[in-house]
Amino acid sequence: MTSPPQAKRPVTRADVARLAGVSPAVVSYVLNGTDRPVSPATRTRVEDAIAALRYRPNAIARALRQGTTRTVGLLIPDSSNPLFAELSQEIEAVADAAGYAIILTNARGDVQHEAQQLRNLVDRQVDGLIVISASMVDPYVDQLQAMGLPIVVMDRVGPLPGITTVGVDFELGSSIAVEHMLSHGHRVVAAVLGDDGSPSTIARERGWAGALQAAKAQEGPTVRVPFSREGGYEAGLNLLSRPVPPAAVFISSDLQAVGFLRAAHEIGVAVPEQTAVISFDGSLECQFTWPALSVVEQPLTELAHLAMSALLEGEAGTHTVVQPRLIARASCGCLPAH
Amino acid sequence: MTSPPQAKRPVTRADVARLAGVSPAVVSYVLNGTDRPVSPATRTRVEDAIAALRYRPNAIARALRQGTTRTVGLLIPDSSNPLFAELSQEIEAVADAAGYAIILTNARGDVQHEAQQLRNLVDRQVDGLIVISASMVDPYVDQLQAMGLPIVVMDRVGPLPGITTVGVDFELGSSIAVEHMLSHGHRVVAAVLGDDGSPSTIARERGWAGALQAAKAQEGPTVRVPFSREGGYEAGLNLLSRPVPPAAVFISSDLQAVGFLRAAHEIGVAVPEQTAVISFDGSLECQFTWPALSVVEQPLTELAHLAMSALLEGEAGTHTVVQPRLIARASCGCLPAH
DNA sequence: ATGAAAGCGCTAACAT
DNA sequence: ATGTTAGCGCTTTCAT
Repeated sequence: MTSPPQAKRPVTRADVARLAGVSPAVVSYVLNGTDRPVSPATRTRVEDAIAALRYRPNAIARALRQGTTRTVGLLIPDSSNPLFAELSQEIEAVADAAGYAIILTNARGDVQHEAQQLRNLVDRQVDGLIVISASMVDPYVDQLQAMGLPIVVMDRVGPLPGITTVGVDFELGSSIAVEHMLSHGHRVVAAVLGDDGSPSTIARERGWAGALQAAKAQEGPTVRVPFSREGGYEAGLNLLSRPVPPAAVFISSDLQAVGFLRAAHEIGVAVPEQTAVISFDGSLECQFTWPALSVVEQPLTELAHLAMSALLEGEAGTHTVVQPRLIARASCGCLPAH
Repeated sequence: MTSPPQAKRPVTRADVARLAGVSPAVVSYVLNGTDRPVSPATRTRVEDAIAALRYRPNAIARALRQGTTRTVGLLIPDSSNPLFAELSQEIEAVADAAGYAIILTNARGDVQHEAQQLRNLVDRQVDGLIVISASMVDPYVDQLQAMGLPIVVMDRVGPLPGITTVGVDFELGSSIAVEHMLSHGHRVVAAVLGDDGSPSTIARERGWAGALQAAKAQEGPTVRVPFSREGGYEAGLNLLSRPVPPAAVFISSDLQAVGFLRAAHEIGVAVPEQTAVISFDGSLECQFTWPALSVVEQPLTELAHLAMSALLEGEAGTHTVVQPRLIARASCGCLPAH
């Protein structure tokens, strides 16, 4: 009688040790290749046993023992926002290269839920937290800080005292956009801004206003709408259905710009001929709008690298700011639409 | 002399037990509220101690003990594809509601890397795997199956023998799209298809051809390009720069349709007047294209629910197929663009 | 160069 | 109703 079709008990370090005829410790020595001396002969025996049994170390047990999961928690407002989806992809790639896995959660624009998710990630013993565009109002965050859990906040310019941030210079980026408009000869630039009153919205507004002021140009009308295609559409309807639509508009985000373009098409305002547009972000979607959007691009790969290294090696409380760059396409009037 | 500023050793179940004056086991009883009887008095003492110490159970230790991490691995081709980003968001929401966290990885279109990531997830002791649009060529998958780890494959119609799949009926969806074109009076429908020869591409082609045949209508030209905006753009250039552009085109995916529309604008072909278009997927992006895309929509929320329940409760090897539905907007000629 | 043993934080079977 | 204890699979002193 043969044994029953072998219960699928996972193979452990002990099984390997038994087959190789060594103690469990030696298996660890071989696997973790620290400077522990192992004779070539036993090393081979262990390696053969590992291969024969298809042994794979249990990361959970290792995590419990070592006190590190090689996992980082990533909290995002909304994966369906292409900017965040693209950024999280970059972060995942960088983390993976460093041997870290990503536990991903969505805040869903709900502060309660955000706090809940944060707690959940910490309970799961993540080694660090990357939090994008968070409200961070939860006092729990302070507590995390105090516990020494590394946290990096992105897409949010300071000043969160004591909290590490990595992000783009929104003010500079916005002024670059406006200056480019001015170089096209515009003397008045309108703005579509976020309606959240967040620091990054304020920074963008300041960049827009500052660039105009520096050039002694004039502030056009502003409209504040949510960071969404719908918001941008609404803003477009608002601005473009006026008796004389603005000749140049700075738009705070790609998503809003996409909605704005739709409004322009509906109303029959030609972009860039009647209204020139530059937006902020530079997600993939805006390369294929009609006309293609000129953008101030957030360097997502660079941001992802900086965030991970700030998380893993950085000193808490630093604020890393990277410079966005202009990508001129058709919507500002640089390229012929065709 | 006071003790130094308190090393941040995390508080454990033992600390709680000590403070509450009970044994560590009782703390577990209180927390895990199984039908274990605990006197109201001690329960309160324990709860107070938990609150006072801000104790949170270590999920890793619990996982090691219980043999379940309440974690599912999600392998996606590419988070920057809006369809996958939106689907992963839905999956995350459903998983979260069920108390599961998602470990997210990207396959990056690389079979080697895909296999690597899969192994990584398994090493991390995920309770199940949701794999989207995978090549699944790796023999390791069979092994996983054999080990009894639940796996659900999405965005891929059968027949992966023995593997659970959840997906949309691509053939039906495609025929719905074509039938709708026919209802607009078209008698010839062209097709933009994927170039990967995958089962889902074949199914879409069959749906397109089948609907035409059933109506005794005629197959227009087909062009096979990658599932990307660039691919669709190329397809658009190809089809629309012909002496007589096709009057109706079925496009395999939103991403391709977005590229196709850009080609139409560049060439100056009016959609839907000169060329009507319907695409497959129904991601958010295509509501704001110009004109708005008519689509056959994948019900992502439903798919996410089905995938999770197939994973957690389902019997292996089942094939769940859901019906997509038509959302007629402007690009097919249903709605005025304006 | 290898082994024995302690213990990471938790749960659950088994006392009492 | 509560306590004791034996692990889960692993790493890492400390012995030998």
